[in-house]
Amino acid sequence: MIRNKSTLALVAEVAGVSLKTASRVVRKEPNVREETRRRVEHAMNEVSYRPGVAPRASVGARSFLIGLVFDNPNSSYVVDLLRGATEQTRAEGYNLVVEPIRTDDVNIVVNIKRLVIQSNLDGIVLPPPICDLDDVLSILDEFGTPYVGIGPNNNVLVNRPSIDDEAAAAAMTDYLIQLGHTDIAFVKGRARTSTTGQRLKGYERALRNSGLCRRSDFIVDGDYTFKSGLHAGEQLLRLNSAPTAIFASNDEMAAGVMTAAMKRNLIVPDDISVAGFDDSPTATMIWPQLTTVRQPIDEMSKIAVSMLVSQLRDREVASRETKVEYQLIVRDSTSSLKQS
Amino acid sequence: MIRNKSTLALVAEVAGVSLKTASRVVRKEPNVREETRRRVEHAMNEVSYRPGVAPRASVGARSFLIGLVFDNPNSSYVVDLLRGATEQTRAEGYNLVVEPIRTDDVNIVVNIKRLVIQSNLDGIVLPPPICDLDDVLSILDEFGTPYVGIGPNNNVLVNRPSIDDEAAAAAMTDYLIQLGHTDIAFVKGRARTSTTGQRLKGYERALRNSGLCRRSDFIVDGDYTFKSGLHAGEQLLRLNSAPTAIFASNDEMAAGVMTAAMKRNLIVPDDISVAGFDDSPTATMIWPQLTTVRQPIDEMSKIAVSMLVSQLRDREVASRETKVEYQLIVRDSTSSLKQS
DNA sequence: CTGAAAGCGCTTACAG
DNA sequence: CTGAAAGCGCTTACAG
Repeated sequence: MIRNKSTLALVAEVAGVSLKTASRVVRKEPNVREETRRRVEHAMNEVSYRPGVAPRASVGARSFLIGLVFDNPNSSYVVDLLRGATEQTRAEGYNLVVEPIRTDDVNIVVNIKRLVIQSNLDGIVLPPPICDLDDVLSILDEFGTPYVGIGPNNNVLVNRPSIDDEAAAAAMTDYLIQLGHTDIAFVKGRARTSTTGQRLKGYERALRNSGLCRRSDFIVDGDYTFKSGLHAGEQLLRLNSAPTAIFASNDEMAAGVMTAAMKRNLIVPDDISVAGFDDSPTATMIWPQLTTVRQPIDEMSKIAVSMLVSQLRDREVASRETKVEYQLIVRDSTSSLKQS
Repeated sequence: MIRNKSTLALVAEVAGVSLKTASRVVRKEPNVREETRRRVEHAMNEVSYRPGVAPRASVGARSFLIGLVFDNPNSSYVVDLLRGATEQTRAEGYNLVVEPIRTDDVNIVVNIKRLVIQSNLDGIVLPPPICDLDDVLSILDEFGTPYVGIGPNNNVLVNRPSIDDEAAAAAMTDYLIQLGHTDIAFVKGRARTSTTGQRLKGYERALRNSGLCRRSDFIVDGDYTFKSGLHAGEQLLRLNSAPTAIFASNDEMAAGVMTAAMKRNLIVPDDISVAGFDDSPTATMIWPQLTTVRQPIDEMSKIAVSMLVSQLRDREVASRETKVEYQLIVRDSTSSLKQS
């Protein structure tokens, strides 16, 4: 077991400085003479020193640890989140602690509390739907643990990186209207998640702006899973006056809608146009490929981390621009309304 | 900032015992009188004590930290891995440190080295394709860091939880043969990954056992991505004497093959049968739903963690049964060969 | 700009 | 079965 664990003490000894001075250059603190800094840096390379994350975390006010919890039915979302957060967290000199949790778990608050305490987290990033859980937010407030959410606000106090979900959903709906569709249905996302409400609002706004009437039988429940999309699609296509276009508020549900259509021997997009949201890998793994809205999850994750870090540094919430760009991606699952 | 961080010292004080005794019951060590144990446990609840992960990790021989690195194009695989590892790791009293890495990164060995040193890992679990990288394995051996892989062995010395990939691939091929197919093509996985070779072997074995000839133009390259499956499908369907069934060695590639078929206006499974491997969410998000082999990733991940933990405890590699069950899942993408 | 000392929350020998 | 002491690798006041 040759664990060539070089310690800060070794670095200090090799550089011929005190522990504290070595610590200063490792932590990139000011007040070190340029020549001293260079000597220490050289020593660090010499013994290939890496500051251990555990000792830093066990002492002092800051642990340099940021937590990422997630509970999302869409695994590509989780992986994008993870990659973005890992990258930015490393760039900022922090370490990431991840924890999958279940929103429907009654112990969710206890679990987050345990995570924050046990790991001594400096802050935590909360993707949807966790950032929409008031219980979680208030326990973090009580602890004084800084956090930043991801996705549209339903609470003015918290600023989060997000696309404008409402505008994006309106843009997709407008696109379907431009194709000549007037009977456009909408599949809602998971209840009590802020994206769900925003996307529905965008759909309704676009309808209203074009003078189309909102039919309540055209708005059906879903929970962002494929299965819920399948059920929603079956329900919509069973209608006496069925829609000619269905906008599902994420790609997995859109895939479900497409399956429902195909089960009825309907051809997408000739008989029915289908649109999704997210541009997840699923969007291009189904046939025909899905018209959708691209959302840069990894970028949002990076921004969330850097917002959190600057909040940690400045001890106050930065009010910075947090809207990121969405993009309408037109593929083959939508087409002009055929004259009948 | 009311961080009600209760320390071991507080527990000891409340219980009226020494620090060491309190430590003993927290760590579930022997040699504590039953009554003392109870008193300490009561005190732990009283002050809702949680041992901090950082201090444990910064001192002593063991850090109680297990690493999970991954680099997989398939995000559902990653998430299953993560869930399984998180669960088992917690059950064993360990904490999980995760790190996404890139196999094609030239710095991969350096990154793993850094991870092991910085986080002071007790051990690490290596899913494919990382467990098939000799460089990584040898640096870990040099460090004396225990590891356990996942997936089929290509190295007798390492035992890993896995299904029998060869047998599973043979079973799928046999199934296609039973449906009457004789012209069965195979799409290979990523190069230098052990599953790739095993699954190919299974396909070839089944062919051989049924007296069918192995056509080299029916075996095409892939890398476990949708895109590579699409290309492979196009290549196979362009053949003068095209196959009547295509077995892609994972679901994403099978989805690509199906898209290639649909682009040529072929009907699956009437014109061409398509089978996959993994039973990932993709398998049921495409239409027709995919015939595939189910592999319990989360269970394999759990087993990997518990193997690692017992290896840590006993200081020797446990030789235990590590094969887990696979399951042939017949859905709608395969059918009997039509007489022509 | 630099350092000697005390401290973080836990663990490891060791002694009784 | 129990505990007093030293130690882990780092950081935080504080002094010069």
